[in-house]
Amino acid sequence: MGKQTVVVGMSGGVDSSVAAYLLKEQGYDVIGVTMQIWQAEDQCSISDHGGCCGLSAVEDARNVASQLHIPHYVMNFRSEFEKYVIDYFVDEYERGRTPNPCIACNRFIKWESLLSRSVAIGADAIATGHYARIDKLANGRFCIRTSATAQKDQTYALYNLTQEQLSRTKMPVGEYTKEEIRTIARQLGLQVADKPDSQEICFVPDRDYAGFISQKTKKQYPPGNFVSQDGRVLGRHQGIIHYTVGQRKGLGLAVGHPVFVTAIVPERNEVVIGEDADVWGDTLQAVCLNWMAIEQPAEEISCVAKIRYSHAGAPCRVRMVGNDRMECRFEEPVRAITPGQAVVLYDGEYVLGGGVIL
RNA sequence: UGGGCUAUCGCCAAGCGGUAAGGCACAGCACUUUGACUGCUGCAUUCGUUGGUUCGAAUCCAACUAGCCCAG
Repeated sequence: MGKQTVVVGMSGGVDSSVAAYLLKEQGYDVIGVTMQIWQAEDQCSISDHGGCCGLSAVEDARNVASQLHIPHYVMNFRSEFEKYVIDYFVDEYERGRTPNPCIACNRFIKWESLLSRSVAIGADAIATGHYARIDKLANGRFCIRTSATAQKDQTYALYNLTQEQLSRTKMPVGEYTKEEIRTIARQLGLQVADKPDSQEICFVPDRDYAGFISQKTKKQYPPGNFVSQDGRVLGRHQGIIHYTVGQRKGLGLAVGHPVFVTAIVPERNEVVIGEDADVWGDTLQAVCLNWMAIEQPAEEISCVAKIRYSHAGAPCRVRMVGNDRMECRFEEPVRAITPGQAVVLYDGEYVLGGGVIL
C-alpha cells in the first residue's frame, strides 16, 4: 500500500496551514485545496482580513502550499454554499429564528461537498484546521473530542458530522494550543503566522447581516411592534430579522432598566420584550438530531449541554420525546434558549450528539 | 376664560442658594470562526425663555412660553 492521501482544506489562515504541515510530517501525501465559496469575482475588495473564504485567502493558501511543497488547488463550491448556507441563513431569519451558518457550512460544504470531491480525485480523507480531535471509541463509533486546550475549542460547530464523514477526517491541530500552532508557523517562516483569527460571519464582513439579507432577497422587512409579555406595545422595531432571543443592544427602548428580546413572532411581525428574568429557561426541545459518541439513547441520559458557541455548558437530562426529537431539562436555568441555535451534548471531552433548538 | 401644578441629556429622574447624581438608551473598545450576552470607557460649562435679587442660583423673585389637572 502506498501512502494515504489527504486533502487539507486550506483557508489561508494559520491553523489550516499548520495542519497541512503536520500531516505532511506524519507521512501523508498532502494536497492543499482552497474552497471558493462566496467571494464573487467583483467583490475581492471587501475582506482582506478575517474571512475564511476571501480571494486574498486563496493567495495566502497558495503561498503556504508552495512553501510546504504540496500541490494546491482551488475548488468552486459557490452553488453548494449558496444553497446550504446562504439560503438556510436567510430562511431562518425570515422565520424569526437565529441560524448558525458555520455549523451548516461545516456539515454541508466542508464535509459533504469537499469530502466527496476529494474522494473523487483519489484522496482517502480530508483534514481541516479545527481545534478538535477525532477519536474512535470502544463502541466502534467515531467521535469529536475537545481540543487539547480548553481555550480554543471548536467542537460545538462540528457536532453535525456523520460517522462516515468522521471516519475520513483528520484534525491534527486539535492536539496543540493556538500559541503552539502560531509558533510552528513562525518556525516554518509562514507569512500567515500572525494573521488574526477569523471572526464574524465570513460572508458578511461588515457585520451588517440584516443588510446582507435585504440585499440578498431584495425584500423589505417591515417595522413592527415591540410588545411586552402581556401584549402592551412598547415601541417599534426595525424588522424582525434584526433581532434574536436574549438581545439587549439596539432595541432603543428606554424603560429605565435593561430589557431583552424574549421571543420573536413572525406571524404577527412582533418582537416580545421582557426582563432579564424572563430570558432564563430550563427546558428546550431540539430536532434534526445527530448522534456521535452514542446511538440515539433509549433511556434518559445525563450530560452537559452547550446552548451556543462559547457557552460553558450546563448539566442536564436528555430524553427522546418523539421521532428525531429530544428534550433537555437543565438542572439550573440557562440564559436565552434560542430557536435555530444548536444544542450540543457532551460527556466530558466527547461530543455525544446534538440538534437544532425548536 | 378663571384656579392650581409642572418645566433638568434622546427617555426616566436626583437636586431645595455654593458651583449639574443615577438608571435606560446611544457610541467606541475588549471579548467572540454564528446571532447574542458580558465588561470597560465616553456621553448636559448646562438646567423652557427673558430679566431681577445675591459674592454666588437649576435652586429665590417677576414676566413670558409650553404641557397637565380642576372648574366651565
